[in-house]
Amino acid sequence: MRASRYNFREAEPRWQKIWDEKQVFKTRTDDPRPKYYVLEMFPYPSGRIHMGHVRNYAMGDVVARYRRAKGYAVLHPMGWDAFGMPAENAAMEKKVHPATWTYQNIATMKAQLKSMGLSLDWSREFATCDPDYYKHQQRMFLDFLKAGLVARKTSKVNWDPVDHTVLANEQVIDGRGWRSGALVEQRELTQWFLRISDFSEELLNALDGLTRWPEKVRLMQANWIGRSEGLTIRWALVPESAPAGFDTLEIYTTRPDTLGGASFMAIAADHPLAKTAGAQDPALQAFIEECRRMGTSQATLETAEKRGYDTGIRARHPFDPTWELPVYVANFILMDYGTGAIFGCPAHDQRDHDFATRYALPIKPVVRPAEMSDAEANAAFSREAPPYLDDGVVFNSGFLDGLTIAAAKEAVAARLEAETIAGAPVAARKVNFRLRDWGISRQRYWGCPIPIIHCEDCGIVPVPNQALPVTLPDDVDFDKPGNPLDRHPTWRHVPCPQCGKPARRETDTMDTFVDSSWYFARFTDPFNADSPTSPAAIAKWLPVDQYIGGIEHAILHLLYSRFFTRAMSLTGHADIKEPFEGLFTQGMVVHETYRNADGAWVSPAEIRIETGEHGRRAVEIESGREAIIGSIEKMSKSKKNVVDPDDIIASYGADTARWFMLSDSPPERDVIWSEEGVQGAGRFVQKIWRLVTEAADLPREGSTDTVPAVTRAAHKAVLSVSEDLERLRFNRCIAHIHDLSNTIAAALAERSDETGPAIREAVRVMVQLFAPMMPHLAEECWAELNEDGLVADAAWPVADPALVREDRLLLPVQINGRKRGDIEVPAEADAAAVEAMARADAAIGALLEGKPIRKVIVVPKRIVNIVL
RNA sequence: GCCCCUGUGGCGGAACUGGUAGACGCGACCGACUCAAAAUCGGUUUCCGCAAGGAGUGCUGGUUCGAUUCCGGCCAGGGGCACCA
Repeated sequence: MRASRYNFREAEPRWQKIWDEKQVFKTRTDDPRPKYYVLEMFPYPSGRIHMGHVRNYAMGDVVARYRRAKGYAVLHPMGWDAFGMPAENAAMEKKVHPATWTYQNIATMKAQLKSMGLSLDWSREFATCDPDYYKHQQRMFLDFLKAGLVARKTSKVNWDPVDHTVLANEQVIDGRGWRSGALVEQRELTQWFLRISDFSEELLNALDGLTRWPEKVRLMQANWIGRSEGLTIRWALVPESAPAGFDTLEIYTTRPDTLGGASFMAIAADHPLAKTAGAQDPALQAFIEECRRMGTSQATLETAEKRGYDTGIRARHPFDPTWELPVYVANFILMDYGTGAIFGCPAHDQRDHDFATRYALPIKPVVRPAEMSDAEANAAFSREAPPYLDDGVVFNSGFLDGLTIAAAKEAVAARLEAETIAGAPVAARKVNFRLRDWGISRQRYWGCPIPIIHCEDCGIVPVPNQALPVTLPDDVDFDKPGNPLDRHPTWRHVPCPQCGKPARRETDTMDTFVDSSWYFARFTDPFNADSPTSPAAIAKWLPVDQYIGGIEHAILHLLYSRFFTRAMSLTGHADIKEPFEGLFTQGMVVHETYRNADGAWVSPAEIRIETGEHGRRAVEIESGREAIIGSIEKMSKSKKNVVDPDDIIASYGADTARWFMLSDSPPERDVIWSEEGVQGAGRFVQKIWRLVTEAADLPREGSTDTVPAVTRAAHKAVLSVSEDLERLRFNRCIAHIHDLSNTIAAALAERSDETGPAIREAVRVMVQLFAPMMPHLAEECWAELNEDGLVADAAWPVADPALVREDRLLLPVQINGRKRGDIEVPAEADAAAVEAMARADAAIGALLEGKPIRKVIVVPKRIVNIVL
């Protein structure tokens, strides 16, 4: 018997060094084997890696190592999403330059990732804040500009009137700036946009082709793009009620069938009609100002109480010019969507209903369930009843009565298209999208500069190619809020590239989503200094075969990347449409929360868990007082329920941490980090080591007449582990490996001269099966078993179908759907034979005694159900 | 508010396309080894019941020979909502 415990502290760094020296994970573009590109969403260098990273990168690494073993040329790179607000916050709070802070964090986190033993090609590493990266981004921006993919228009931002700075949504707390506490205002700024909305239809339709994406992500994106078919309708305004120049009001609706139930009109606070009317009505102006103080986030707008102001303007109903409706300015109408104006039908829309209730406006039902009569529907109606939103039949609506919703929509469209008002058709059919253009301007320092120069004479002038990159100045101060680029004494002053006159640089930088919209393409050839991408590398590696990241990126990052890839194709930087062929969204890492007797949050490291007859209790180690075990939540600094990967790797090793991360929960779901769970994983590592050291003494060669059970178990495990790895069901892989290890342990306990070689072989297979998850332990075991080379270079085992097949099956027998017994049948028995065997079974026969059998259902290889 | 997801023993979860609910692990309990402990090994562990048996996959109703799986309603928890990344 050898040294009985596996020493990960010594082994893990040793194997990492060997992989490194032999450049095992370095990828060559001229590798002739079929390619496989596996990518995990690159991290923001926030300071230290967290358990979410460990989970994400452990998963990606399993896929990468598995594909390598299956004979693919694998590309598995890593980099840093390095621009962003936290660096500027750190600069303000800690007086450290954003670049210094960022690169220090990268160094720390890179060391942490290395200690995990990931099979990454580090030679391709870059950070998006490297000028060598963002210079290509600036060039592509200019190419997009030339190709008509960029627009300049106004949009609203959160403005802090005290700090004189633009705030991100997360910096607005309860309508106030997070530092100044001042009430936030909406402000209009002229900004740069990428014209993603030109691709709405294309991005929506192409979702159908993304068959290896989670259905829910495709659904979320489809809803986000939000295609709707509707009608724009122009309503005549009662002339004496409306300001001069406003004869009509154009609205957009997807429910023209409910026109008969119209109760009011509502327009956005920044609708031209509202602005004009507000100029003449101080109370209205005050209401508009109030709407403007609500912040710009959708959630804020829609959860706010529905409020409005009656402008006194009246609109004439398109069906009946004597029917006049009030025009309100309402806080829940968005100028960005449709025409910024709607008609309200409270009986069939929740928001309209809320609004009508608050302002005592008419509510008239015009759609009823098909099975009701008009009279019944009218009798059943009340103002207090919730709006009816389902399909049905139109009533109370004159010429539309009796039509289905679809037919009524068509009838309204046909009628109003044919009528005219002020020399144009009253209505027009319109396909509308919710998706808006992508505003990329940020009034911040730590981002990629937008390579534009504003000249009074020449207007907007692109920075010439040879002058790229436009780099950020180093000498900036963060003593004051706002964009340091604006305040910089010299940086913004440049001669116009066209006329040479003094001009000024664009001081906005790009949204960091731009940085992450093409990094996967850059990884295919990060060595190209002249262009963003190289055609050969793009052709070889893209699309990404398996992309893995958090579900929180389901919409924005992924949609922007899909758009950006198309834009790159149009400008000759890529030759594909979809960047990510396979997508997997993993769940979060969550942990129990603890509070001490004073109600303060306490971290798990300061807690000892005791289990006794009263269940689990937590004790604060320092004070010895009992702590309260709170709910399980996403790990966050504020609730102190964080576990530091460094601590875990130091006390248990990288393999144990990786194994536990993958073991319990399905990867798409949240995983609860628990001390007991990690300890269990640690015990398993030692168990494997014991099995391997014992098996290493067994002979390799031998002969037997029969196939030992352990051999069958190993082959079955190869089959099931491979299948589950293909589908990223890591928790099931681990269960299968546990099973195999149990079978091997039993076989070892009863080993004979005959079974020795079979056990040794099964152990070798088991080592290969867990190698993608616990690579260091696997190498150590591989060497202990005296196998050739590295397990990282070994080919994946292949299952022998003959050894996996079962010739007899245990079949459950039900009576009336309840299991009453089992019968053992030959695997190939036909239905009649199985039925006969079920009836012949003693236990079943007794229960059937004297009762008539109505029906017998035999599902081959599954079940027998006898119905009495 | 809108969109999307999730809900199974004491706990994490398994159950392929509607076919034995609880694989595998954690915890707990009992036993072996030990002077003792740790480690390790063996056994038990959904609930009620001595048993026969019955109940059971958030709640509720439906479809089916058969529902964790499909459909309707409800409840609870989570993700996203365009300047957090």
